[in-house]
Amino acid sequence: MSHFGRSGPPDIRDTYSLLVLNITFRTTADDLFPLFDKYGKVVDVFIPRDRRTGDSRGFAFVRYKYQDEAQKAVEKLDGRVVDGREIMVQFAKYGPNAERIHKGKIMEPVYKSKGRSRSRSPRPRYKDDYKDRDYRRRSRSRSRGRDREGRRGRDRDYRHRSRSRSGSPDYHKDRGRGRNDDDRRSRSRSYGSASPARRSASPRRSQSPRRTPPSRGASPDAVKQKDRSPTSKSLSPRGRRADSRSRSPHSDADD
DNA sequence: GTTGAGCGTT
Repeated sequence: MSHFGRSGPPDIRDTYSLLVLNITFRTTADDLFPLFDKYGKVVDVFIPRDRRTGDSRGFAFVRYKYQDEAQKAVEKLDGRVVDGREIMVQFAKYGPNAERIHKGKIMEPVYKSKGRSRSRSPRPRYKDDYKDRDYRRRSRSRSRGRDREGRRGRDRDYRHRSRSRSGSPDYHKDRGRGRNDDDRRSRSRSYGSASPARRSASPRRSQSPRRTPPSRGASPDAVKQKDRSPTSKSLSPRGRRADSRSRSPHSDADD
């Protein structure tokens, strides 16, 4: 009962996946199991964790055996305070394989009765791609990215508002945050009677940006290499010494 | 030691 997620997916043939969000970083599958198992038969509980640190990501997946039970758990456990944090329970919208699922029910592609095990699409690479696309974004969820966007304080409000079961299912959160940025910026540039003085205030700026010219013989390649090889120190130190030698062999020892 | 939008693994 404590080996959830350690033995891989047991059987998701007829199970309904529930997504539990807003859980504490200390909450484990074992903690959620008894909580969700009380409302139905939980076949598996999995909490994705970071590959680097191994810490929980703040959400978990609970698989129920029946949809009615899952729905019940969603309505009962949704908004429940766990470990001092209000969790959000809802049906998973995406499957483990990025497959579409309905009401948490994984809609597996119909297998052709032909043959026994079709090699589907044998890819040369397994999951090298992984989910870096999301991992990178969540990497800095400390309090920087949200500080700027979540600063409006509306994200939290809309969440609570969305709790209305009979709310508007058709209404979907507009993630066009980038668009907002554009709109806001557009407003800023109200030329015409804005401030002509400003335009002539720094006409030179266009010509000399803050960019530091790579002069002094600093070629872009050098910069690139420096950035690309942070562990250059690992390379043969001798090679570098040879370079120093041509400049001042004696100084090397001194320095 | 911190954090907080979101969708998953042996």
